[in-house]
Amino acid sequence: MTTTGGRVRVGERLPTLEDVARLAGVSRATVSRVINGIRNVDPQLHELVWDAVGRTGYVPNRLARSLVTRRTGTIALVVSDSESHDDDPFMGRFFADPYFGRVVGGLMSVLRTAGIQLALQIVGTEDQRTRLVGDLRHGQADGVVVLSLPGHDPLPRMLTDAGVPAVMIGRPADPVPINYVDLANDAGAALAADHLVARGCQLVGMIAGPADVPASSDRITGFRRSMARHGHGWVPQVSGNFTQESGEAAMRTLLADHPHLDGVFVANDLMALGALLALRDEGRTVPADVAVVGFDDSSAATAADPALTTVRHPLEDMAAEAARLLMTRIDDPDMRVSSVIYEPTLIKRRSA
Amino acid sequence: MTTTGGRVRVGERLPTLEDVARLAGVSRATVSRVINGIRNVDPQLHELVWDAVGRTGYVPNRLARSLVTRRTGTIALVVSDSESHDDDPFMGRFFADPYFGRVVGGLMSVLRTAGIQLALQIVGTEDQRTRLVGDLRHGQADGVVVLSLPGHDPLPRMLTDAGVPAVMIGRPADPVPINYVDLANDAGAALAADHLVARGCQLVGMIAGPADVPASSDRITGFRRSMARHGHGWVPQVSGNFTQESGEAAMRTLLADHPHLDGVFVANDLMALGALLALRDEGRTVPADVAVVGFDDSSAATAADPALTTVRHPLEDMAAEAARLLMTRIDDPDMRVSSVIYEPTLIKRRSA
DNA sequence: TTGTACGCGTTATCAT
DNA sequence: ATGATAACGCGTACAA
Repeated sequence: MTTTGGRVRVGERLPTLEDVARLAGVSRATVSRVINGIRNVDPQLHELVWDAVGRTGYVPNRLARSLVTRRTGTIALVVSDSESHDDDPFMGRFFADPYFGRVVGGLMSVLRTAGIQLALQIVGTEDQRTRLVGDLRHGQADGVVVLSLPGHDPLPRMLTDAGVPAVMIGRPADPVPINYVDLANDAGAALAADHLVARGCQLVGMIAGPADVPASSDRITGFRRSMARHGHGWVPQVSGNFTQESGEAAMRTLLADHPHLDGVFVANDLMALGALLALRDEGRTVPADVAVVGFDDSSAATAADPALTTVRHPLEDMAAEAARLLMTRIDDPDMRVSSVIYEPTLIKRRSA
Repeated sequence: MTTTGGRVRVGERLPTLEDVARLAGVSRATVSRVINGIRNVDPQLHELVWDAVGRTGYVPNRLARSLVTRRTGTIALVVSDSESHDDDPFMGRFFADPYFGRVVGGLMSVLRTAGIQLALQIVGTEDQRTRLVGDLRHGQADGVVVLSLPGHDPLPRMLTDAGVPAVMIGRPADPVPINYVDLANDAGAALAADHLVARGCQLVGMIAGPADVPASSDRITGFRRSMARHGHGWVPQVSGNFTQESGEAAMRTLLADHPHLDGVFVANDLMALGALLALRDEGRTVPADVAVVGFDDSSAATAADPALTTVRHPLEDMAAEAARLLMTRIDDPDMRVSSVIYEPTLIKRRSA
């Protein structure tokens, strides 16, 4: 340890608690107490220690700290996929979609101020899932926010069995006692139905998402039930996979099968964008000939022409709530399993 | 330690190397060697140990391992902002934009297969930056990929000074000996200029991004220089901030000041989307009255109507390359500072 | 080839 | 109030 004009060096390695203690002439324990702001400390030493900290440029080693406190200050965002799409462009599309970014933004808005960092994990295979749970049980992260893509995902159950603090965004497909934040998707779809009917549409179709994911199936049942209540017992329906291209294709087949269609509910904005393109291409004007209602109120909705009438999905708020829920669960292991359901609203623009 | 039918429990706590060793009747060191696949091991013991691992359900503790190996298997993606936008919706917009997701997707495509996880960090204030560098020097992450938003960012220099393996996506604004992956933005802008001139445009304007960020200023200088070469010494220019709304506003003022405008180069697709809306609103048809060229070839380009002619920005590839560059730098501390520049291409669609 | 013993940097427990 | 000292779980020289 060499001293030159106030600054102190300890060779190549970074200064440790030990170095600070030696410089301040106290024990490691005392320095630790000062750093962590524990009361029982002589004001004199307090200042002495901070001075030594400043002169050495000491920074606590988070790893070493985590090893003993069993707290990492990290929350994992795990994207659970059904299979490993390593050479499949699917995951690429997933990240490029507004969905992923909105979730991350919402999570960060609350984690940032709490000084918690987000670690991104993607699991596709059974092996990856078990490894993830293993790491989690060791406290590699204090808790996890789960984005489950496939219909029947074993991960939620594995997490609860392992006792890992977890919150899902979107309810689990299978009944599992896990915390989650979700949107009343069926109510949102009903909003769309009400609006299309009130508009006077006579033949309304639906472009749905994959039937095995809850958010999608809820929109389907919600829409069909509401339409039925309005006297429309039968609703032509075609499924896409939430991409713009699939929406465009779905619209074409819908139009081909039902030329008199004058309204359509699309399960997400991206597909609605594709539907708009197909409609224009087929010479139909929106909303005069065909009224279109989307879902999500993503950036695509205002980018569309005409701007999309859509069901607002407050994803950022939901992600933020998930983060808060997770943080309280982490601090209170006895917290009961709970869920928060958001109510959707209809945003009226020009397309319907 | 209790044994029941092959399965072994060690009380509440998770099994450690010690537990496995005891069960296998060997020392901790031997178990460690087997786990880490080190040669010099008796095949007999090898099997014995793996058996014990299976029966205990042992999983290595990454934290403890990292503490001694000084390797975390984690790479940090740090988004460096000029100020703390805690209550500013700016960061929310950033995450919702395709840019962020494309970068994450590109990074994950290579990190995933390498079994490396991504930790997201956002730094806005001076304090947050120094804390980040401190943690990084301790090896909280093996390296960092930097996304620098503001014009003059002190972070790159701080990282190189600290000796932290780092790669930037987009060159640093100030000269700093740091690795980076970038696009030849000026060449891309020149492509746009060539195309608009070849199309026969007489009065071409530009909607630019913030002048202090390199990617943006390079597009400006590249475009103006190329236009000058084509005999267009003067190019009317209005600046936006890369959002759709700002693009719409910019287009309106450009149109108001120069009614005879018949071509426009927009510095990114999002603003181009806004420009398209403004043009339609003003009764101009694209590309007949005004030709529009965007930049990025993001999902917005194909979503637009008419589909955008745009300069392709291979962001996913660049991010993947950044990850690879970082990984080799981590393995080889003596790697010379290097950069990779990608060449842009013009994607011709309907808007120009 | 295997085991012993130490170190990684911190917090927590116990005396004092 | 403060200081030894024992964990935390693992890798690895070094010795055997």
